[in-house]
Parts: sequence; structure tokens; C-alpha cells
Amino acid sequence: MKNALDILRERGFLAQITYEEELNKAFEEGPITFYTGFDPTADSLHIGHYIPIMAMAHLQKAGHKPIALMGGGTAMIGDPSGKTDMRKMMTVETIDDNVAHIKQQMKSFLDFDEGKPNHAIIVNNADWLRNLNYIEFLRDVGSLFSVNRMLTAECYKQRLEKGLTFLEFNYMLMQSYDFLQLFEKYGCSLETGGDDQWSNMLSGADLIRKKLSKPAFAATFKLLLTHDGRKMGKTERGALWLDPAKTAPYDFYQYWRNVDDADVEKCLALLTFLPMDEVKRLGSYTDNRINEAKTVLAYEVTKLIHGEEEANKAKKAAEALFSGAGAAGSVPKTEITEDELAAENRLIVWAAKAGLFKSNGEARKAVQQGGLYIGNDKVTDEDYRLTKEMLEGKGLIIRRGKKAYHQFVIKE
RNA sequence: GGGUAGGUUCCCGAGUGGCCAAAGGGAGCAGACUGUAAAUCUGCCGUCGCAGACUUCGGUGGUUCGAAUCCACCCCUGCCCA
Repeated sequence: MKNALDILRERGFLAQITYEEELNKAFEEGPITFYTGFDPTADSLHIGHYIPIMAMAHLQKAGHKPIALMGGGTAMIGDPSGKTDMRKMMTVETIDDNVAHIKQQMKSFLDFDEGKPNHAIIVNNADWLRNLNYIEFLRDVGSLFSVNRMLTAECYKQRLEKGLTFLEFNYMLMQSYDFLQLFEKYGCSLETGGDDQWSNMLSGADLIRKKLSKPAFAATFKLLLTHDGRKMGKTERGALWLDPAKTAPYDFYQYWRNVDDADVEKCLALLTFLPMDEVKRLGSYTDNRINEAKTVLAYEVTKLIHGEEEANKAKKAAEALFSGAGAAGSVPKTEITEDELAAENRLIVWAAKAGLFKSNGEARKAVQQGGLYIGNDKVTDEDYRLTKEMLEGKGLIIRRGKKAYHQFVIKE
């Protein structure tokens, strides 16, 4: 019988685990409560958060209880791990606003149905961190941390060369204290998170063991990297967001449709719920056939994040566009009013406004290099003008390069 | 607090008075080749543009016909010392 940890192991989630044997046993003995922290540094989750969320979902399906911890307090410090520079200080208002958005997003991935014993809960560490008493904290928690040991931690090494403030140095204590709080309040005995969090999580588990002499564990998940070690989920417009307003479902779909051959199997295992034999079957495809696997990947991931309807739309749109027909689906769309069109009707300007290019100049250069199309016709005139007639009905579909589409329609 | 080395365009990094919108590399975009892949090759890569103009080299002032480059003060960072 596979336990939940085995499932994660089989799908390639696990990076590092503390007390592996002991944790294995804990998983076999019964449901455990675990948590993952999320930093509210933006008003949406992005694909980097998705691995831990998928892992949480797997664990919850196996009967364990997830806690999503919003770092409303720790965000005020800023995690120095993996950062070369100090983060910008964020205001309380921004942080709280971000927390609210992220909470909303979490709800589509975890089961919050209170009728179930292992329903997910969301807590915010601002509740206990923001009003912390400094002296008490130092005596209770600070006394149990060895600066010597902290300094040897991988996450501080880089910063020791570039500079590290005392503020950030304390991040580890804050995060460890979170774990302690959750252990005491909810019996949470496992912290999960990205592999970059290893030192912080380790020290949290240690804190509980030291202070309460009770078992606590940490397990990290692999970061989503391409086969040659680059971070995945970066697009020309920044991160790949889960919020459809920040990354259109069509673009989201296309990102996965275009992953490198070598990364297909890994992505299927980590980002979808497809059974592993299916994942392996799809991953074994080569040459032209691997495109089938990519289509499945793109569809499944889009479905999980944006829902079946959006996934279908994105898939149909992609099929239509790439097979040469010009049907629009969930292609990013800009509505132009007649007044706006009267004020500005140059194609390159609108293409830039629509986000297809970073500036008018870039759009102009694309035309010069033959990289902008209307339908399937290459635009040759930099000064091409739009007219109301073109935008009526189905509107006008333009394309940058081979695969970035955008649709313009007239707004009635 | 003292000494010292620095802060250059998305990133790294050259540039010490006009030849600088600023070398080189990376990232990115486009084209060719392909499988809506990778690798490779070619072009582009501050903004607006026909030319040309405008904004940029930590900040503010100053010297100069002219400053990323020189001077003053300030802010930030590394290292050494206290």
C-alpha cells in the first residue's frame, strides 16, 4: 500500500526530507496535519507556487489536513533565501490586499468543505507575528538559535558576501516560530515548501523538537526547472500567473504547449493528476508524436487552473489558429471603441497597446523584419491603418511571429 | 565612527572630457531550418520617429563650448579597522 509520501515520491515532487524513516511511519499511522507557507509579495499566485499546491492537493486527497499559511507577517521582513538583494519593503496595506487575493485563489485547489475532517484551512501569520513582544520572543525562541549554525546555512552564504541586514537575518526565526505556533494550535507536524526554503523549514522542525521535545518534520519539493536548470514559468511578460487577468488562459495554455521535449514527462507528473502509467506513456513519445503529450499537458494544466470551459476554449483556439483557420476562442482580445479608433488607427500602435509588443518601436521593427501578420498575411506597411469595417463582426486577428495572437474587435 | 573599493541601459560587465544611446556576454524578440520543440545560423534589442529629435550611466548642485567620465555634498553597497 502506497502512503501519501510514496505518491509524491513517485511523481517526482520530493527534494529533501528530514527524518525520512520516521516521517514515513507517521504517514502510515494516520492522517497528519501539514502546512505550506505562501508569501504575499504579489496579488496573485504564479506557477512557482503551483508545485507546493499540487503537493498539498495530493496529500489532502490521501486524507491529510492542509494548512495554507499566508505570510502576512513575514512578508514585512522579506525572505533573504535565494535573493541577491534585499527586497523592497512592503506596506501593510499592500500585504493585506495580496493576502486577500491569494486566499481567493487557494480555494480552487484545496477542499475547504468544513464537513470533512481534513478540510483545508487558511491562517495568516500576521495574527501572531505583528504584535509579538520582542523580549519574550528573544527569550522563548531566540535563545534556541545558534548564530554560528545559522551562518553556515546555505541560504545565508550568498548574502554574507553581498550584505545581509539583521532584519532579514531574523526571517528564519519568524518562519520557525510559525511552525511552532501551528504545531501548538493545530497539531501541525509537517512543513512543506519549495526546496529554496529548506534551511528555514529545517530550523522550524528543530525548534519544535528542542522546545517541546516532540517530533516535527520538513519536506521540500523540487523547484520547477527545465532540464537544463533554468527556472520554468518565465515568459516574456514576466511570471506565469494563475490569475486569468494577469496571464490569459490562452497564453497559459500555449506556455505548456511549447515546453521543451525533455520536460514533458516531468511536467505531466508534477502539474496534472493523470495516473503515473499514463504520464509515463505520454512521456515516452518521441519526435512529432510528443506533440500529443504536450497537448494533453497544456489542456490538463489549464483545466486545473482555469476550469474546463477555458481549457476547451484555449485548446480550440490553438487548434484553429495553428491549422490555419482563423477562428477566435480565448485568444487575448482588445475591444476598441469608435472614438478610440478615430483618435488612433495605426496597427503598430494598437499592437503595442495590446501588449503584443513592448513599444511602438518594437512593433515597427517586427514589421520591418516580417514578424507581424494579419491572419496569415505578412504586414509589410509600417503605417498600416485599421478601419472600423475590419473590426466588425469577428474582428481582426493579428499575429506576432509564429504563435503570439491577438484579436481586435470594435466595441459597440 | 575611520579607511578603502564601488553604484552604468532587463542582468552581468567595459567605458575616465567630445569619436557614447554607451564595447562584450547573457536574457529577450523576429527571420531561416523544424514538430507551435531543442540546437544552429542571421537580424533586432532606450523612447518617438523619414531625417532627426528626446530621455538614460545612484541623487542634487557645480566646472566646461561640451560630462557616464572632472569637482562638492548627499544616499546606498562591499571589504578592512573600531
